[in-house]
Amino acid sequence: MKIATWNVNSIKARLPNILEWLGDAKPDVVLLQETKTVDEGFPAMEIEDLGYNIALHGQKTYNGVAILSKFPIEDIERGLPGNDGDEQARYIEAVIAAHRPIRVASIYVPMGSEVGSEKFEYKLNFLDRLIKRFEKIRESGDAAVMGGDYNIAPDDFDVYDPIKLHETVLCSTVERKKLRTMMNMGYTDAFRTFNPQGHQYSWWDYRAGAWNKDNGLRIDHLLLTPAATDRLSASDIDRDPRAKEKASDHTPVWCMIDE
DNA sequence: ATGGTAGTCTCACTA
Repeated sequence: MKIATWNVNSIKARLPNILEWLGDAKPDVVLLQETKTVDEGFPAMEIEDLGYNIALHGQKTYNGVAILSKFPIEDIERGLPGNDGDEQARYIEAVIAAHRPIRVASIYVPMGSEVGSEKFEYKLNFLDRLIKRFEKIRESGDAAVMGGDYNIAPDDFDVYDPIKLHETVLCSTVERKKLRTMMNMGYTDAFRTFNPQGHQYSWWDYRAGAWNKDNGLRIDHLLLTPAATDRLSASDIDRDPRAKEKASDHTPVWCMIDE
């Protein structure tokens, strides 16, 4: 089973690119972030026509996450527990009802603006809530793929210029420690397992010709519980969609899980 | 280069 994560930066603006990629890459499950629409505005029909079921957690203008699956989607949970007042649509979790069921989540971690800002504090609080959810899922023993835009580059070699970006947002020690806490719980970074060399990126800023200079960061991740890691056979970044016209600033990251 | 670009019921905000 091929499971991918992709921050599409607007499902409506990206629909032709997404439909083309679904046809080419043929993922079984897709975890989408930054759909930027209420659920009523999601172009469901075009995607369902390619054989996908859809679970949505959207909002107007900002954020928005979704799960696409060729298998039935069950036990859908919207929102990350721990803050009932949080209205930002950044988390959806469900069980993919394949022969051997697998839990998945589509996660859009707040970018955090600048280290020390109010938005950065919201990011750290979100990560604390995410850690609690990771603990629960790890303890359940479920096979789970927790995918999304984490807005954290795990190590200096996941960044095009670690000197320039030293202790800036996406790279700071305090953010990396939160990610490290998740890994230390027993989660595996699927991409890193098969690609130990570094300098492989999933996001390139629209500005300053970052894509053409390969000035990227690896901030989109698939983190797997031990039960899912036991079934992990491959993982890579698919750079093709980033090279297209009207591309998202992120490109898909995928992994293969034994069915 | 505190710049640059893209998306959104915008003329500002988020990323």
